[in-house]
Amino acid sequence: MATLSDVARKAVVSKMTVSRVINHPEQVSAELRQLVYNSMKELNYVPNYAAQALVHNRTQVIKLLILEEMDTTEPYYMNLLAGIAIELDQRHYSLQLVTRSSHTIGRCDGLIVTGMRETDYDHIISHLEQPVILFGENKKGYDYVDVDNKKGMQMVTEHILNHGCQKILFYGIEIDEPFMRSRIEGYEETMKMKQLLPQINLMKNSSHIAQFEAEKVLQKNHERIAFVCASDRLGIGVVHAAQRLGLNIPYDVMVTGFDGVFLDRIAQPKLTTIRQPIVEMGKTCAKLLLDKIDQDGMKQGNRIYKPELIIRNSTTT
Amino acid sequence: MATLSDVARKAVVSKMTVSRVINHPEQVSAELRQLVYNSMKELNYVPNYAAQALVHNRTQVIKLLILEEMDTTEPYYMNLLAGIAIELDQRHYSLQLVTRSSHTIGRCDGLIVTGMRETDYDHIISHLEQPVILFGENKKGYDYVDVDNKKGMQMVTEHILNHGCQKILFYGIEIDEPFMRSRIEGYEETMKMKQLLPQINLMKNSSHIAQFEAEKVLQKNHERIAFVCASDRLGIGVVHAAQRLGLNIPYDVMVTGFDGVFLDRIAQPKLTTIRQPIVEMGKTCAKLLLDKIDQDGMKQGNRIYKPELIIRNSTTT
DNA sequence: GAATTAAATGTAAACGGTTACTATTAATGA
DNA sequence: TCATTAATAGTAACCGTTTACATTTAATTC
Repeated sequence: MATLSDVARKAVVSKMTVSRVINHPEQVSAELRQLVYNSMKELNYVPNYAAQALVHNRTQVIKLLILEEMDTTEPYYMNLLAGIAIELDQRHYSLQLVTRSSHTIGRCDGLIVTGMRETDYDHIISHLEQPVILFGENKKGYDYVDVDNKKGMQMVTEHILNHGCQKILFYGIEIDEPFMRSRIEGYEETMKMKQLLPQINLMKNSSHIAQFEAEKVLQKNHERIAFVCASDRLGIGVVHAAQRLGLNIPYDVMVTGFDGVFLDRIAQPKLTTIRQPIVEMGKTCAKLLLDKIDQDGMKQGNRIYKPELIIRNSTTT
Repeated sequence: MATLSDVARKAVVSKMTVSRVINHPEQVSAELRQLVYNSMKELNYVPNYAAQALVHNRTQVIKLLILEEMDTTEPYYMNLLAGIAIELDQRHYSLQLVTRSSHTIGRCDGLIVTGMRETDYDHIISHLEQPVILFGENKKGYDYVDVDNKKGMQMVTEHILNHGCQKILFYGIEIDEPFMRSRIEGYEETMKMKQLLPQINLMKNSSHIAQFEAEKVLQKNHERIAFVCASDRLGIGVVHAAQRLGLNIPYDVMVTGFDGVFLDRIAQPKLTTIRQPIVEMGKTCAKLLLDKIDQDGMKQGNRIYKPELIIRNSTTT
């Protein structure tokens, strides 16, 4: 592999001139600049990032901290991982994955953190010295990338109301995190605005449990009913419940999900859902973080993505 | 962040002694060794990997090259990515993701390659100077990690035969890659051994297409029939076809998938499938690659994982 | 007890870049 | 015209670690 010195020797200039051509080309005369460019091309020069990292006291590594207890390999996180990895690659950074079970966090230039519990701020996040971007969380004082959860739930609840169903149940996940509170709010406010009674049920994020719960409800129910769910998993569980009881979706039962990551395309009937552009959001996360690193930790503000309502045949025909 | 020199100063020894305590502790007297350990602990010393990378002419980066055309964010690849990332982390390597759309491959210490077409060997892989491990492929002359695809298909075909169904169709993906050829072989040989006629259908890996194809078949069919599919996606398509035609699974129609990554748990009825332990295989990939790097590119041999037959209610009750 | 060898530590120079400073030349201005 | 400044190129030191070699001290040999 060719080095700066090799390029310099071939162009008969000093290393410094080559370095300048790369970093501040305007400071080099057109003549030498061209010589250096030719030399670089001939030798197929690629900078040694380890050497750069050394002088800049950087690691060129950013870490993705997934603090989720359960399944780290969920499509949700994997899409995020992919989005981040794609963006980092272009800027010569690389990625390390850290989970709750990893014992230390170690050296890196910055972190993207997701899947936190409330206590993690004090226990983990606040001790970090490096720049941090939160993903899918919103916490005052931090930079974060998130989707407008409240808006999403409003959209989906209104969509149901517009299709002539007034009895709407909310199925949510029993965790105390801002994203879930926002989803609940979005549903609740929309219902209250229409003078309707909100009915909120929280449970574990499992399609089995949702199915079990929904079956109990559906057995007693005799009017048209809708379930707006806070995840695609819960939505799929409700779909299964309706199918087992021989009810027609969407005529007897309407169902919606939330996330729009893959699963929803598989379920049959296909789930109306709120899509979060997670890969895109992952890229944004990485961009924000690298900019923050370049700007010495300066606050970057937040990016709130508009959710997208994907209407499919679990609510309409 | 404390450096070697800081540790040395505090312990009143030379940098070299500290370096030796870390790399060849047996060469240092017990007395000094303890001094150095104490000093390291007090200063919370963590080596600067960039500096090590520089002297060793390493990057501490390995790349995952996903050459798949279609959806790079498939759970299959994401599980692989997770497995690799977990293992790398422990050995202070980091990961970069490279797809076909990335323009260059760039510097790294080694690569894990997957999702190749036959022509990629000549066009891409053979030009690489770094150690390479193939994932989910088997090509002579390369080190690879794979699952025994043929065995898997044999297992699943025999499972169907043992449950009293003799009319078995194979639904595969129309790509010319070794893993698909092996799966076809596994089915074909098992059928021939029982004097049964193999019927092989290849199509795009889409649940819609499988559904469409299976509906055509099922409309004309009046005996008990089974579909062994080369992916969970295809399997799910067949399930949908049977459901649309009001046929009972598994009495009228038996269906099996292949991969066992997540999807299969969502479909209802749940799919009998062949599970590949992908996260585990990803870890193994990373281990093999790092060992290969440490051993200067020495051949590591292959790891063929036994597939696991997961029996669920798409074939039995 | 002088010579040889082994063990334990230290010194200096790399690795491939960048930063900070110096030196040269040309352009500008009073 | 001579001093000042701007533009351009070069030199040397440093980032944190390891490698290769040199030095010191202690142990062994004859």
